[in-house]
Amino acid sequence: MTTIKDIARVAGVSITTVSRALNGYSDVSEKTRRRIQEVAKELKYSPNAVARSLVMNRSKTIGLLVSEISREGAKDNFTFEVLCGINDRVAELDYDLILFNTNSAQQKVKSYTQLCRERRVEGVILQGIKTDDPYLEEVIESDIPCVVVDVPITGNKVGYVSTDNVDGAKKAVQYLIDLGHQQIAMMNGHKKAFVSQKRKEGYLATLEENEIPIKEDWILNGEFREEQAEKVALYFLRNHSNVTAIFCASDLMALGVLKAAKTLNIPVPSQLSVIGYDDIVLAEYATPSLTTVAQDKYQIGYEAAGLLIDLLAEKETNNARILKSNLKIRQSTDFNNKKA
Amino acid sequence: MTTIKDIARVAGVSITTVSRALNGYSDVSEKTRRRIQEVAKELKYSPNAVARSLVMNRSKTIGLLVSEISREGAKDNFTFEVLCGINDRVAELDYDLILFNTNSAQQKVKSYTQLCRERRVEGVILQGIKTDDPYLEEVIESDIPCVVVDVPITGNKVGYVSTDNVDGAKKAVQYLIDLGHQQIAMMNGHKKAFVSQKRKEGYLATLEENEIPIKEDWILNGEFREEQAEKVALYFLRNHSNVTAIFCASDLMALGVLKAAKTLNIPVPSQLSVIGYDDIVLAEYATPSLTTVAQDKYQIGYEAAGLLIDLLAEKETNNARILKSNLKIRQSTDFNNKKA
DNA sequence: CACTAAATCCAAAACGTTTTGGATTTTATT
DNA sequence: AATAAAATCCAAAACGTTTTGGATTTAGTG
Repeated sequence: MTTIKDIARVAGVSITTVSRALNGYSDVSEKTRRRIQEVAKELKYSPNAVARSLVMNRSKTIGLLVSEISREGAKDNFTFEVLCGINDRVAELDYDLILFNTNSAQQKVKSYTQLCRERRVEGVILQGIKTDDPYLEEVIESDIPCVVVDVPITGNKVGYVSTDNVDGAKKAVQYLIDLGHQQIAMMNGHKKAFVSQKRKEGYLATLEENEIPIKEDWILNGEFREEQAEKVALYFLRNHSNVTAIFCASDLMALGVLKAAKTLNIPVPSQLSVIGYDDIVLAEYATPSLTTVAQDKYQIGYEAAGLLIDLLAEKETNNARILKSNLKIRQSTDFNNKKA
Repeated sequence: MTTIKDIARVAGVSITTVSRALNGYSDVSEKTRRRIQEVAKELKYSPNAVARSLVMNRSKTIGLLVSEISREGAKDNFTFEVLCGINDRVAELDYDLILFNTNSAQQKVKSYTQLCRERRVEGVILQGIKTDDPYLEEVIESDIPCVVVDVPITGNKVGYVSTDNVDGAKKAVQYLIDLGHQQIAMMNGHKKAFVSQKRKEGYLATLEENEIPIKEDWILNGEFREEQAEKVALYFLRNHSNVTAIFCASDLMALGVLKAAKTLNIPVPSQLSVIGYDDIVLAEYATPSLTTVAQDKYQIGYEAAGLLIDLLAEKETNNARILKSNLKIRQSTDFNNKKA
């Protein structure tokens, strides 16, 4: 592996000059610069990023911490699409991305911050982390710049990106109401997720605005899991035949509700309307296809990476980036056909 | 950021001793080792992996090159699941994973090998690369250890992992034949993919074994894309009403075929059986759900990472790891109901 | 031509580790 | 007590870059 020393030797100059020539400094004549470049190509030189990182104290690397990067996440293409967005933006800005494994045995012994510090990443993106994850606090309090997706934290060198979950939920519920629904339940995710809180907020606000009485026991907990949602929905639907629509805080849970309805022979959407959240790939292919609040997952990742690198560059920027969401109307919703 | 120098200073020993104490060498007394460890904890020391890489010439990092890591890949959760497998195995073996962006403008100017060399990754995993990708050859011929998924290349420090595609195709086609089908078309992917060749091989072999005449124009090219497959299938089905089954080289293309059949009002599976390949998440949720040749995508990634690290360690191993695939029978296949 | 300014170059230090080869101290053996 | 062996420690070099501060050469000016 050739180094700048080798180049210096054969080009007959000092290593300083090689370094400065290759890095485009002005204090080297065009003639020698060209010679050096030729020699470099000749010797198949590629710079050693490790050595460079060491001396410059900048690794040009950002870390990605995904809380639950496992096959479970495959149904839910959320993680993957965010990753794609991050990857693309990071590439554009000439950084590299290092994936931290957080589900291995290692995790118990090495904390996030230790991982980050050891690898000298310049910043880190956190995804899928629960609000009560002890490591979340740790990272925030460390001096490592970070941006987290879907948890609203800001601070010096810490920001977040999310979508407007209250607004998304409002759009969904209002749409149901506009279709004539009055008996609307909500299948929420676990309370530890910030998005659950916000979507519930939107649900409640919309009911109030429309003067529909709120029933606390109509807010179910599907834990963001399909099977759990199915089980809970099964029980709920059996005992509340008057419900005409269910707003779900995730598509996966909506699919669970669909299954429950099928089991009970409740036709969707004619007797029951179902709305999901996220617009995962499955939403489009399910039968009936899911009406859902779409989030631009790729954009979330793209913005997260951009924000982080802005933070690193100390660029003046808004530490909170909130994206719009929009309702995608498909087959799982319809006018309320039940007699009141 | 504290260094071993700091530790040495406050512990009153040399940096050599600190290094050797922290790394568990035997030539340091238990007493001083403990003191050093205490001081290290006290000062919140974390080792600088960059500096270590430089001197040891081992980065403990492997690179991942995914040819088409973009939202397109989201439907197809293949990429993601492989990634999960890689990530897990890499974590177990205490390596880190760095993602290389190959779809940016950068790519044109920096080759794969340059990227790898700059970052001093110890090895690299290539996924989704086409057999005619110029960079493929480049990486193989470089001295960088690598394993590629689904392209059969071996050599010194290069290996691959794949599933037995001939066998998988055979299982699928034989199953159709056992159901009474004789008029079986194949929707293949583009020829640049190794798996296309093998799946076709299995298709042809099975027909021959069962003495079913082969019709070359019954082998269609869906380019591994849903829309393309739909278009091609539409045309084919219109002109060949005698076909009773279609074996597809990917689930995505099978979904395209399903759509075409729907458009033409051909009921699946009663009038047309369809088999896919891969077992992506959508396969289970499509209507009708897809019978398919399932590949353990997670395992592919897991094996790839394991193989690469074995290669790095110069461990004696088989450079080709072929996994089994198995037929998952769902709703898109049925007995041949057409009159001959 | 003499002098200054600009252009071009370079030696050495620094980044934070690991490792080598030896020095010093302690322990064991006679 | 003298010696050998073992245990414990350390100074210095090395990894491949960038950067600092200055040295040398060239060009420009009167």
